[in-house]
Amino acid sequence: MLAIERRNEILEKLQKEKRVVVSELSKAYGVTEETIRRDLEKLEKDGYVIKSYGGAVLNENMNIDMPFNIRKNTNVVGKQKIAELVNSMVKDGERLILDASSTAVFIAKMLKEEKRNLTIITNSIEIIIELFDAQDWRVLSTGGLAMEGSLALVGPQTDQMLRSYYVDKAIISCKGFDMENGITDSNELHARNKKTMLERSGCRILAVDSSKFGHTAFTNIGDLENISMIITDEKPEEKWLQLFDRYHVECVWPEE
Amino acid sequence: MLAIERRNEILEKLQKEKRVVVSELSKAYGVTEETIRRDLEKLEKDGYVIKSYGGAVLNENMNIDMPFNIRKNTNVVGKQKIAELVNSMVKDGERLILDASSTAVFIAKMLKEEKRNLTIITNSIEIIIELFDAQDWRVLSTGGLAMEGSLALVGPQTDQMLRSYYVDKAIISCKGFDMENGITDSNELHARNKKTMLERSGCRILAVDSSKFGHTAFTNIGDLENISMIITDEKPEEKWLQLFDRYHVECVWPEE
DNA sequence: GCCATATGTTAGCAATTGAGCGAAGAAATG
DNA sequence: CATTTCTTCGCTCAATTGCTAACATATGGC
Repeated sequence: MLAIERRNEILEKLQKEKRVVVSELSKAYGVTEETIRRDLEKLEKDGYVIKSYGGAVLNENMNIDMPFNIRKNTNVVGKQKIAELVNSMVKDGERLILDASSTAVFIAKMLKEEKRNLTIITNSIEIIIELFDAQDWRVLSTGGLAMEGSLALVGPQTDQMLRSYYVDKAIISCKGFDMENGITDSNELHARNKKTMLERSGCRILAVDSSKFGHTAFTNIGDLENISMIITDEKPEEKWLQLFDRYHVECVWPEE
Repeated sequence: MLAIERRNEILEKLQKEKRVVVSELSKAYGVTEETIRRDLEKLEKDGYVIKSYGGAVLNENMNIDMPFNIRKNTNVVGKQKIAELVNSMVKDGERLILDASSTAVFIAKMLKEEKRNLTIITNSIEIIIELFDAQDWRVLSTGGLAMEGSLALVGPQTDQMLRSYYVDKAIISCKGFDMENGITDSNELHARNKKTMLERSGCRILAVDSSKFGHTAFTNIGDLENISMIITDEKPEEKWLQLFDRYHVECVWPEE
């Protein structure tokens, strides 16, 4: 059994029974109590539980049960790699915009563990919840219309709020990117908000996994001129690199 | 039973009954009185209770700032009753403002089952998530600074967003309500937002359970002049009814 | 083989609890 | 009001249990 599987099961047990006991878990999984303690330690660090002598209870403050878990997490490994690269480019104390994409959720989680004193502006409910307990951070929600199915806030209200800020880095994702149609997204409202996000920073990072290259979605967000840097999960084909070069856009991917 | 569970239960009992007795708790949990005393000592150190000979009472100054998970589970019956009354006053298709209180979450849940085509404006993350799958509704988030511990969005951004709407009914709650100090809340930022919420509707409903009567929290939200109707969970004492009469504020409570 | 991660082992330390006892606080009594 | 009686409190000690930290040992990817 993998460690992460065990931790997930412990979490499930906690959701059901509100409490767990170290000694019981140790017997149930056939590992030492130390291992269980380390599991609980990690879960406590992530804000899911509160440890107590001999066991732990569920942290009900953070336990917002989502009505539907739309964790359609495709290409988790790729998004993880992208998150690491983004993390290496962000410095303590910076102000960032993050959009409502699943990649951005990975980035937020990674930053939470590594960075101090960040200011985050986002229209993603998932990110806001994820960062609710980030101690010395300022987390700003854009507001807007709650969009069914994507846990995002969208619309003119979102734009208006974004326009009253200027940040160090804007980090967005997209559904498609290709030669003729530039950066595209499947949803008009999302696209409009992302466009505004790009306007609110001098450093515009497109964090996008390689599967999006050569695809066109529905609405245009912008073109390469609007982008400062592309972060992706594997080295793009030569034709893309030439294109980026032509527009003086830096492209970064993980070293082998 | 874990120590933290026992302490949480004692805290909940205190919320309900305002007082606990050492000897009773000792018998109830099958531990020595000394252990209970140590529990109370810890709770006193954290500011939740005041010890006294033979037991302890709830620290009334503090009962409003209990951990969210304790507060959420207190007086559930009362909040449910209030939610039902609010529900009976809302019509399909209306536009409402809901604040970030635990009572408002109950109201949102009740409305979701009963009403169609509502427009909700709120600064409560919990409500937004609760209503994400409300099919024909429009749910608008105010945006603002994510406030740790209350799952609310607060600050000037919240106000600004609220000011661009006008709704049929504004429904808010509070931490205290008494003769001299009017409607009060424990948090400055929350109070300011609630004030703005009241300005955005001609029909201003104060949904507040009876335990808040005669208590003063920290900051003033407004006075009876700013309120159209009070909805509570049991018939208030005569002195309150006279006061409401004088200000022409209707007061509603469940029959019996 | 080397690095990272996960797990086990151990020894010393810390926290929780219960028991006993004298002191202090309430309550009853004259 | 003083005295007695009973309860509760605060303290210390001891036993138990759990915890921390450091080191050792797999395990698996590169």
